[in-house]
Amino acid sequence: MNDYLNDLNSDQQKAVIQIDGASMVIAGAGSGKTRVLTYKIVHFLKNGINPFNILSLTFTNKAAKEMKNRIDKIVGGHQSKSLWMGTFHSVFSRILRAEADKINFPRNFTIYDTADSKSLTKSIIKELNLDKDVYKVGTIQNRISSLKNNFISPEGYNNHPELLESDKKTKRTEFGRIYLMYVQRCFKAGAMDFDDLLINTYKLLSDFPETLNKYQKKFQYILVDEYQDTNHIQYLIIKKLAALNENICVVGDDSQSIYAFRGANIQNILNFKIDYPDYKLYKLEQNYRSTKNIVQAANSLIKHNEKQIEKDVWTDNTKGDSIIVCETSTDNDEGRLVANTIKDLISDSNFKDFAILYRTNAQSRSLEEALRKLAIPYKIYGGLSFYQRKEIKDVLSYFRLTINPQDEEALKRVINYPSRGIGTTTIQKLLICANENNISIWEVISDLGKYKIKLNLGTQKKLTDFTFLIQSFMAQTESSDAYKIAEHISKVTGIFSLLNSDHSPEGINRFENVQQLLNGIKDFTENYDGESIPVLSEFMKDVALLTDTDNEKKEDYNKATLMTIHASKGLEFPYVFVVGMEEGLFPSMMSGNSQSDLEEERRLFYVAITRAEKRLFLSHANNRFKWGQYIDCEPSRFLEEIDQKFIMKKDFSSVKKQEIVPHKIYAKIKPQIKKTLVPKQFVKTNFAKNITINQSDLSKLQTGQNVKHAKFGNGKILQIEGEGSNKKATVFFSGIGQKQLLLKFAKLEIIK
DNA sequence: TCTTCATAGTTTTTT
DNA sequence: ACTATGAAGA
Repeated sequence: MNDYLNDLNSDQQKAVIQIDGASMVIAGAGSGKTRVLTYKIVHFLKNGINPFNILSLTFTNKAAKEMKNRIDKIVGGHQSKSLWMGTFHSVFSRILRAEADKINFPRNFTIYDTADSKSLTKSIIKELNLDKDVYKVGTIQNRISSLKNNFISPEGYNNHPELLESDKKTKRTEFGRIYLMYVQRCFKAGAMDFDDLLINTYKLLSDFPETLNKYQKKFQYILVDEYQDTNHIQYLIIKKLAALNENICVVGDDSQSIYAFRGANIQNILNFKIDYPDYKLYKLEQNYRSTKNIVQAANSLIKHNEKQIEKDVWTDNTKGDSIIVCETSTDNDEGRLVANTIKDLISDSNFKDFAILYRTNAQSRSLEEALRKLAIPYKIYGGLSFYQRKEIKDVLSYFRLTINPQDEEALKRVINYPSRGIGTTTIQKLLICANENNISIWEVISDLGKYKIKLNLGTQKKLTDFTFLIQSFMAQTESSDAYKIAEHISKVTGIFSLLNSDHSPEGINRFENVQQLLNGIKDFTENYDGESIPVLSEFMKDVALLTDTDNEKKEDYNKATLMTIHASKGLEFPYVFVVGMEEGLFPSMMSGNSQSDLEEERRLFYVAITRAEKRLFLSHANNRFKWGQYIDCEPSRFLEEIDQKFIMKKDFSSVKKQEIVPHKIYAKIKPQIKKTLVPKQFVKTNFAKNITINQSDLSKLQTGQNVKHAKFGNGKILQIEGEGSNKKATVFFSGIGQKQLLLKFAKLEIIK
């Protein structure tokens, strides 16, 4: 009956079988933390606990999805559907929508993403006529966010001498006003930013005892993953929810705490011991993921941190190869070294087995270029996610406005897109009027006559036309399904034809992105299993909370992964490259000199190392292109901190320091440089059969040739037209259809 | 009011 | 390198 327990070692079993009471699981990297959580829920279900009564908070939506799948597999059936499982933000937004009326928000409240918050902050600074060099948007935004995460309201701020004093010092005496306005404007717009989802949940549970009681009764068992990365508000909410039953299990690893910058608080681990004095502590110390070399190297690094919970991570796995530390001359060399190494190792592995991790998103460029040149398929996470692209946000803004017309950021975004002759001057007037009357812009334009604004008749007509347009959408949105209304909006607003008329490669891409969005909505509509019709607002509920990781495409399955170390948390790969191991980059120069910042950077490196199963490559360049110029770089201090007996150093920098070439003409460099860059140990010489086309080779492309495109796959050239750099090809891709490609952009390869 | 072109500022990590 | 902003022209 309990045979599923046989999948666990004895430490894991002990942690799993405790059902009632408080417990904390300190789980070293790769020790089966997710496994314990998954099996713990399985154990709950097998012991007759209703999935409805279990709340499980995870760090990403993807983790939640995978866990649900595994639970269903082990238990059978679809019990996981009734579990409350997801990120803090998504679970709480679900609660907030259900209880919205209590806190005076519309049920359809908008979730402002970072870009929306930024735009609003910017707008407020401008309206208050403040110097934008003193009141930098980013700084203000960060300060607002950190105050919110410490549960300090605008009033609280005004009564806080220290905070006022520190803003006096930086000459930002008006910060309090900005903060207050920001909060008021969000409220007026029926919008919550990411922090509000937490704050408002806490307020709801504090101000409405009967609501608190309802959820306390509901969530009889609470599980929290990645507990080391929860912040103060999250801690307070969990504490409240768990107060009735005190059945709470938190899982984490203090060595992997890497989100202090956004308020994560290691204090939460210490508080746990105080709040639940009878708690049980379980330690998982056996690592199943990595080789001995990797595990021990990671241990030797993290020893340099003073603050940490004592534990001894060990493994039964083989010793494995040494960790390779490579020195290259430039960042581009580094990229090529990584690409060449992958090419060499690929014969007995899959592309999906490789991950390239870096400290900052900006580092991806040189790597991408090198991978493309060797035809290594890759996917890249972070940077601009799908939902943050301009064309997507534009369309979504129409949807948002239809669902919640008070949404000011959405309105500002689309009131003149596509151009309908409503310019910045008009918008400024409307904004002033709205502020003076303490109403939203939507209320102003839907009753223009009531407010005396100096606008000429033409402009007034344009505004009422716009209002009618949105109203017509609103009238349909509750009765038609999401896809129908989404398609209708895209067409009627003219977005579809506008994007479709742009035939540049970028324009085509934008058009396709919007189509992809609509396809997603179509999927949602067709697979909806709720009782009523799948309305648009239902689709829009969580869109702001989705990230690229959450909706991986099938065709991306077997590709190398590029991501920041932060994004790699919880993942594992047989082969891991950590690039840019340089002072000022990693540890980041922003981490300053404070001990705690440096320790966080070190934990981040610890996370990076422990992603690797079989082999780990660390690299650093002596010269890196940054801020428009090449700058000298020193190897990271972290490289010295690893016990050197686990490391083998390779120096590629002596490859004669060629004059530095801008990357655009890089393609012309002959392959022998590549050869010298390949470590002899892994060389198998024969290079790719495919030839990448660079500018000078355009003439080699002919009608009838088979080619390969990074995104569209294999295809055949049907036609070539244009001259020189304007040369265009019509290519037929199987399964996709005909595409017009501007050859100077499309990285086509001839397939022999 | 819209479009285009030049210049300036910018880079840590994210739900 | 890349976007965002501002000035000038249409």
